[in-house]
Amino acid sequence: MRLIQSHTDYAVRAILFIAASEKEMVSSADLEAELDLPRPFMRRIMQDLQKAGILKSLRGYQGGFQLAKAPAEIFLMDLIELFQGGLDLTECIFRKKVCPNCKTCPIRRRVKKIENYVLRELQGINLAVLMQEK
Amino acid sequence: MRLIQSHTDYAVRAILFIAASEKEMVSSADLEAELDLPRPFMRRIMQDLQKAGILKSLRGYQGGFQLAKAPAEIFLMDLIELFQGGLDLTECIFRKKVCPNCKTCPIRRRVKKIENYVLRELQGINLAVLMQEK
DNA sequence: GACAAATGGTACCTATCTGGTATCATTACT
DNA sequence: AGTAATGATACCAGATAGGTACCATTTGTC
Ligand code: FES
Ligand code: FES
Repeated sequence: MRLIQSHTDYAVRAILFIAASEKEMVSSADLEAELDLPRPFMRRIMQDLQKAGILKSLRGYQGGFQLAKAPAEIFLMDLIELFQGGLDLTECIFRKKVCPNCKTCPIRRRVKKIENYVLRELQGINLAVLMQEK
Repeated sequence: MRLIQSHTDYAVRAILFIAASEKEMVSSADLEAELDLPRPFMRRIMQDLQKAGILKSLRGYQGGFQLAKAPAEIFLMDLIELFQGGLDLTECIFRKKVCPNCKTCPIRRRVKKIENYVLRELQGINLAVLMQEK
Protein backbone atom coordinates (compact mmCIF):
# COMPACT_ATOMS: atom_id res chain seq x y z
CA MET A 1 0.00 0.00 0.00
CA ARG A 2 1.51 3.22 -1.09
CA LEU A 3 0.93 6.56 0.51
CA ILE A 4 2.32 8.34 -2.52
CA GLN A 5 1.35 6.93 -5.87
CA SER A 6 3.22 7.15 -9.14
CA HIS A 7 1.35 10.06 -10.63
CA THR A 8 1.95 12.12 -7.53
CA ASP A 9 5.60 11.18 -7.34
CA TYR A 10 6.19 11.95 -11.00
CA ALA A 11 4.39 15.24 -10.61
CA VAL A 12 6.73 16.17 -7.78
CA ARG A 13 9.79 15.35 -9.80
CA ALA A 14 8.48 17.21 -12.80
CA ILE A 15 7.72 20.32 -10.81
CA LEU A 16 11.08 20.24 -9.11
CA PHE A 17 12.78 19.92 -12.46
CA ILE A 18 10.86 22.80 -13.95
CA ALA A 19 11.57 24.93 -10.90
CA ALA A 20 15.28 24.25 -11.21
CA SER A 21 15.40 24.70 -14.96
CA GLU A 22 16.93 27.71 -16.65
CA LYS A 23 14.56 27.50 -19.56
CA GLU A 24 11.54 29.71 -19.88
CA MET A 25 9.46 26.80 -21.10
CA VAL A 26 10.07 23.14 -20.36
CA SER A 27 8.60 20.70 -22.82
CA SER A 28 7.43 17.15 -22.35
CA ALA A 29 10.42 16.06 -24.36
CA ASP A 30 12.75 17.65 -21.80
CA LEU A 31 10.94 15.92 -18.98
CA GLU A 32 11.00 12.62 -20.76
CA ALA A 33 14.74 12.86 -21.08
CA GLU A 34 15.20 13.87 -17.46
CA LEU A 35 12.72 11.57 -15.75
CA ASP A 36 12.95 8.61 -18.07
CA LEU A 37 9.25 8.09 -18.45
CA PRO A 38 7.05 7.48 -21.46
CA ARG A 39 6.22 10.85 -22.89
CA PRO A 40 2.47 10.35 -23.40
CA PHE A 41 2.16 9.42 -19.76
CA MET A 42 4.18 12.41 -18.64
CA ARG A 43 2.07 14.63 -20.82
CA ARG A 44 -1.12 13.56 -19.15
CA ILE A 45 0.30 14.38 -15.78
CA MET A 46 1.39 17.77 -17.01
CA GLN A 47 -2.02 18.45 -18.41
CA ASP A 48 -3.62 17.63 -15.11
CA LEU A 49 -1.24 20.00 -13.38
CA GLN A 50 -2.10 22.68 -15.88
CA LYS A 51 -5.82 22.24 -15.38
CA ALA A 52 -5.28 22.46 -11.67
CA GLY A 53 -3.59 25.81 -12.08
CA ILE A 54 -0.21 24.62 -10.90
CA LEU A 55 1.44 24.96 -14.28
CA LYS A 56 0.99 27.37 -17.14
CA SER A 57 1.33 26.00 -20.62
CA LEU A 58 2.02 27.32 -24.07
CA ARG A 59 1.16 25.41 -27.17
CA GLY A 60 2.92 25.29 -30.49
CA TYR A 61 6.48 25.83 -31.50
CA GLN A 62 8.80 26.40 -28.54
CA GLY A 63 5.85 25.73 -26.25
CA GLY A 64 5.93 23.87 -22.98
CA PHE A 65 5.23 24.38 -19.31
CA GLN A 66 6.27 26.71 -16.56
CA LEU A 67 5.23 27.10 -12.95
CA ALA A 68 2.09 29.07 -12.28
CA LYS A 69 2.87 29.37 -8.58
CA ALA A 70 5.91 29.65 -6.39
CA PRO A 71 7.15 26.27 -5.14
CA ALA A 72 6.30 27.34 -1.61
CA GLU A 73 2.68 27.64 -2.63
CA ILE A 74 2.45 24.15 -4.08
CA PHE A 75 1.64 21.61 -1.41
CA LEU A 76 2.22 17.92 -1.61
CA MET A 77 -1.26 17.48 -0.29
CA ASP A 78 -2.66 19.33 -3.32
CA LEU A 79 -0.99 16.83 -5.58
CA ILE A 80 -2.28 13.91 -3.56
CA GLU A 81 -5.72 15.42 -3.77
CA LEU A 82 -5.37 15.86 -7.49
CA PHE A 83 -3.93 12.49 -8.46
CA GLN A 84 -5.14 10.21 -5.72
CA GLY A 85 -8.43 11.81 -4.82
CA GLY A 86 -7.19 12.67 -1.37
CA LEU A 87 -6.49 10.39 1.54
CA ASP A 88 -9.07 8.47 3.48
CA LEU A 89 -7.36 5.88 5.55
CA THR A 90 -10.53 5.03 7.44
CA GLU A 91 -12.66 4.45 4.40
CA CYS A 92 -15.28 2.09 5.65
CA ILE A 93 -14.86 -1.49 4.67
CA PHE A 94 -18.43 -1.79 3.58
CA ARG A 95 -18.12 -0.19 0.22
CA LYS A 96 -21.18 1.23 -1.48
CA LYS A 97 -23.43 0.42 1.44
CA VAL A 98 -23.96 2.56 4.46
CA CYS A 99 -21.87 0.96 7.09
CA PRO A 100 -23.96 -0.81 9.69
CA ASN A 101 -21.01 -1.05 11.98
CA CYS A 102 -19.34 2.31 12.00
CA LYS A 103 -20.75 3.08 15.40
CA THR A 104 -19.44 -0.12 16.83
CA CYS A 105 -16.32 -0.39 14.71
CA PRO A 106 -13.57 -1.04 17.22
CA ILE A 107 -10.72 0.29 15.16
CA ARG A 108 -12.21 3.27 13.47
CA ARG A 109 -11.34 5.78 16.19
CA ARG A 110 -7.77 4.59 16.37
CA VAL A 111 -7.24 4.79 12.66
CA LYS A 112 -8.84 8.21 12.58
CA LYS A 113 -6.22 9.42 15.01
CA ILE A 114 -3.47 8.06 12.82
CA GLU A 115 -5.00 9.64 9.79
CA ASN A 116 -5.07 13.02 11.47
CA TYR A 117 -1.37 12.81 12.12
CA VAL A 118 -0.61 11.79 8.57
CA LEU A 119 -2.66 14.64 7.18
CA ARG A 120 -0.99 17.16 9.42
CA GLU A 121 2.42 15.98 8.35
CA LEU A 122 1.57 15.99 4.69
CA GLN A 123 0.00 19.41 4.84
CA GLY A 124 3.28 20.77 6.11
CA ILE A 125 5.17 19.73 2.99
CA ASN A 126 5.40 22.10 0.08
CA LEU A 127 7.62 21.94 -2.94
CA ALA A 128 10.01 24.57 -1.72
CA VAL A 129 10.79 22.37 1.25
CA LEU A 130 11.41 19.42 -1.02
CA MET A 131 13.71 21.46 -3.25
CA GLN A 132 15.97 22.36 -0.39
CA GLU A 133 16.38 18.98 1.09
CA LYS A 134 17.14 17.33 -2.17
CA MET B 1 -6.55 3.76 0.27
CA ARG B 2 -7.39 1.80 3.33
CA LEU B 3 -5.06 1.26 6.21
CA ILE B 4 -7.15 -1.63 7.49
CA GLN B 5 -8.59 -3.96 4.89
CA SER B 6 -11.67 -6.14 5.10
CA HIS B 7 -9.97 -9.36 6.08
CA THR B 8 -8.20 -7.66 8.93
CA ASP B 9 -11.31 -5.87 10.08
CA TYR B 10 -13.40 -9.02 10.00
CA ALA B 11 -10.73 -10.90 11.86
CA VAL B 12 -10.81 -8.29 14.60
CA ARG B 13 -14.56 -8.55 14.93
CA ALA B 14 -14.47 -12.31 14.91
CA ILE B 15 -11.84 -12.45 17.60
CA LEU B 16 -13.67 -9.92 19.74
CA PHE B 17 -16.84 -11.94 19.40
CA ILE B 18 -15.13 -15.17 20.33
CA ALA B 19 -13.46 -13.51 23.27
CA ALA B 20 -16.77 -12.23 24.54
CA SER B 21 -18.64 -15.44 23.91
CA GLU B 22 -19.77 -17.77 26.68
CA LYS B 23 -19.44 -20.80 24.46
CA GLU B 24 -16.48 -23.10 24.64
CA MET B 25 -16.37 -23.36 20.85
CA VAL B 26 -17.67 -20.78 18.40
CA SER B 27 -18.52 -22.06 14.96
CA SER B 28 -18.49 -20.34 11.60
CA ALA B 29 -22.27 -20.48 11.70
CA ASP B 30 -22.30 -18.43 14.89
CA LEU B 31 -19.99 -15.90 13.36
CA GLU B 32 -21.99 -15.72 10.19
CA ALA B 33 -25.08 -14.88 12.24
CA GLU B 34 -23.25 -12.28 14.29
CA LEU B 35 -21.16 -10.60 11.67
CA ASP B 36 -23.48 -10.95 8.73
CA LEU B 37 -20.89 -12.22 6.31
CA PRO B 38 -20.87 -15.09 3.84
CA ARG B 39 -19.87 -18.16 5.76
CA PRO B 40 -17.29 -19.52 3.26
CA PHE B 41 -15.50 -16.21 3.39
CA MET B 42 -15.55 -16.10 7.15
CA ARG B 43 -14.26 -19.64 7.27
CA ARG B 44 -11.22 -18.78 5.24
CA ILE B 45 -10.38 -15.98 7.58
CA MET B 46 -10.77 -18.30 10.55
CA GLN B 47 -8.54 -20.86 8.96
CA ASP B 48 -5.86 -18.28 8.40
CA LEU B 49 -6.10 -17.26 12.04
CA GLN B 50 -5.82 -20.87 13.07
CA LYS B 51 -2.75 -21.47 10.94
CA ALA B 52 -1.20 -18.39 12.45
CA GLY B 53 -1.70 -19.79 15.92
CA ILE B 54 -4.16 -17.15 17.01
CA LEU B 55 -7.09 -19.54 17.16
CA LYS B 56 -7.41 -23.17 18.11
CA SER B 57 -9.90 -25.23 16.17
CA LEU B 58 -11.81 -28.45 16.64
CA ARG B 59 -13.33 -30.33 13.78
CA GLY B 60 -16.46 -32.38 13.66
CA TYR B 61 -19.64 -32.29 15.65
CA GLN B 62 -19.78 -29.36 18.09
CA GLY B 63 -16.48 -28.17 16.70
CA GLY B 64 -15.46 -24.61 16.14
CA PHE B 65 -12.87 -22.11 17.22
CA GLN B 66 -11.53 -20.65 20.42
CA LEU B 67 -8.74 -18.26 21.23
CA ALA B 68 -5.26 -19.69 21.42
CA LYS B 69 -3.90 -16.58 23.10
CA ALA B 70 -5.12 -13.97 25.50
CA PRO B 71 -6.55 -10.91 23.75
CA ALA B 72 -3.74 -8.84 25.19
CA GLU B 73 -1.28 -10.97 23.29
CA ILE B 74 -2.95 -10.54 19.94
CA PHE B 75 -1.77 -7.40 18.22
CA LEU B 76 -3.54 -5.58 15.46
CA MET B 77 -0.22 -5.41 13.69
CA ASP B 78 -0.05 -9.21 13.62
CA LEU B 79 -3.34 -9.30 11.79
CA ILE B 80 -2.24 -6.66 9.34
CA GLU B 81 0.89 -8.66 8.76
CA LEU B 82 -1.14 -11.79 8.24
CA PHE B 83 -3.86 -10.48 5.97
CA GLN B 84 -2.24 -7.54 4.25
CA GLY B 85 1.35 -8.60 4.13
CA GLY B 86 2.39 -5.83 6.47
CA LEU B 87 2.63 -2.14 5.81
CA ASP B 88 5.05 -0.45 3.51
CA LEU B 89 3.92 3.06 2.88
CA THR B 90 7.14 3.97 1.13
CA GLU B 91 7.14 1.12 -1.31
CA CYS B 92 9.12 2.44 -4.21
CA ILE B 93 7.15 3.55 -7.17
CA PHE B 94 9.34 1.63 -9.54
CA ARG B 95 7.92 -1.80 -9.14
CA LYS B 96 9.97 -4.79 -10.08
CA LYS B 97 13.00 -2.70 -10.99
CA VAL B 98 15.59 -1.53 -8.61
CA CYS B 99 14.77 2.08 -8.04
CA PRO B 100 17.27 4.36 -9.72
CA ASN B 101 15.96 7.31 -7.78
CA CYS B 102 15.65 6.17 -4.20
CA LYS B 103 18.72 8.12 -3.22
CA THR B 104 17.41 11.27 -4.79
CA CYS B 105 13.73 10.68 -4.14
CA PRO B 106 12.60 13.89 -2.56
CA ILE B 107 9.70 12.51 -0.59
CA ARG B 108 10.97 9.20 0.58
CA ARG B 109 12.45 10.46 3.82
CA ARG B 110 9.31 12.31 4.72
CA VAL B 111 7.08 9.37 4.10
CA LYS B 112 9.40 7.14 6.04
CA LYS B 113 8.94 9.37 9.04
CA ILE B 114 5.18 9.13 8.73
CA GLU B 115 5.41 5.39 8.35
CA ASN B 116 7.38 5.11 11.54
CA TYR B 117 4.69 6.92 13.43
CA VAL B 118 1.94 4.77 11.96
CA LEU B 119 3.78 1.60 12.82
CA ARG B 120 4.40 2.72 16.37
CA GLU B 121 0.74 3.52 16.83
CA LEU B 122 -0.43 0.26 15.38
CA GLN B 123 1.99 -1.76 17.39
CA GLY B 124 0.48 -0.37 20.54
CA ILE B 125 -2.96 -1.77 19.75
CA ASN B 126 -3.87 -5.20 20.96
CA LEU B 127 -7.21 -6.87 21.09
CA ALA B 128 -7.65 -6.39 24.81
CA VAL B 129 -7.46 -2.66 24.25
CA LEU B 130 -10.07 -2.86 21.55
CA MET B 131 -12.38 -4.92 23.72
CA GLN B 132 -12.44 -2.29 26.43
CA GLU B 133 -13.09 0.69 24.32
CA LYS B 134 -15.89 -0.89 22.44
C1' DG C 1 -0.36 29.28 -46.51
C1' DA C 2 2.05 24.96 -45.55
C1' DC C 3 4.53 22.68 -42.25
C1' DA C 4 6.40 21.31 -37.94
C1' DA C 5 6.46 21.49 -33.01
C1' DA C 6 4.22 21.61 -29.27
C1' DT C 7 -0.07 20.92 -25.91
C1' DG C 8 -5.48 19.72 -25.15
C1' DG C 9 -8.77 16.14 -24.63
C1' DT C 10 -10.50 11.71 -24.30
C1' DA C 11 -11.16 6.92 -24.71
C1' DC C 12 -9.12 2.80 -24.03
C1' DC C 13 -6.18 -1.07 -22.47
C1' DT C 14 -3.79 -4.14 -18.99
C1' DA C 15 -1.83 -5.92 -14.80
C1' DT C 16 -2.41 -6.24 -10.06
C1' DC C 17 -4.85 -6.20 -5.91
C1' DT C 18 -8.86 -6.98 -3.15
C1' DG C 19 -12.84 -9.30 -1.97
C1' DG C 20 -15.38 -13.28 -2.43
C1' DT C 21 -16.92 -18.32 -4.17
C1' DA C 22 -16.84 -23.20 -4.96
C1' DT C 23 -15.39 -27.78 -4.12
C1' DC C 24 -13.81 -31.60 -2.05
C1' DA C 25 -11.23 -33.89 1.74
C1' DT C 26 -10.90 -34.80 6.62
C1' DT C 27 -12.22 -35.21 11.38
C1' DA C 28 -15.33 -36.07 15.38
C1' DC C 29 -19.31 -37.13 17.72
C1' DT C 30 -23.85 -39.85 18.02
C1' DA D 1 -23.39 -44.88 8.84
C1' DG D 2 -24.61 -40.24 9.11
C1' DT D 3 -24.13 -35.50 10.20
C1' DA D 4 -21.84 -31.43 11.65
C1' DA D 5 -18.08 -29.21 11.69
C1' DT D 6 -13.12 -27.58 9.87
C1' DG D 7 -8.79 -28.11 6.34
C1' DA D 8 -7.10 -27.12 1.94
C1' DT D 9 -6.98 -25.19 -2.41
C1' DA D 10 -8.25 -23.45 -6.75
C1' DC D 11 -10.88 -20.31 -8.86
C1' DC D 12 -13.58 -15.98 -10.09
C1' DA D 13 -14.89 -10.94 -10.39
C1' DG D 14 -14.86 -6.13 -9.52
C1' DA D 15 -12.02 -2.09 -8.48
C1' DT D 16 -7.89 0.41 -8.82
C1' DA D 17 -3.48 1.90 -10.62
C1' DG D 18 -0.50 2.43 -14.29
C1' DG D 19 0.00 3.23 -18.92
C1' DT D 20 -1.24 3.78 -24.24
C1' DA D 21 -3.36 5.51 -28.53
C1' DC D 22 -5.40 8.86 -31.23
C1' DC D 23 -6.83 12.90 -32.95
C1' DA D 24 -7.77 17.93 -32.39
C1' DT D 25 -5.88 22.45 -31.65
C1' DT D 26 -2.61 26.09 -31.28
C1' DT D 27 1.73 28.60 -32.41
C1' DG D 28 5.78 29.95 -34.68
C1' DT D 29 8.87 29.64 -38.96
C1' DC D 30 9.71 29.37 -43.67
S1 FES E 1 -16.62 -0.81 9.42
FE1 FES E 1 -17.56 1.04 9.00
S2 FES E 1 -15.95 1.82 10.14
FE2 FES E 1 -15.09 -0.03 10.64
S1 FES F 1 11.17 6.48 -6.18
FE1 FES F 1 12.25 4.96 -5.21
S2 FES F 1 11.74 6.00 -3.49
FE2 FES F 1 10.74 7.60 -4.44
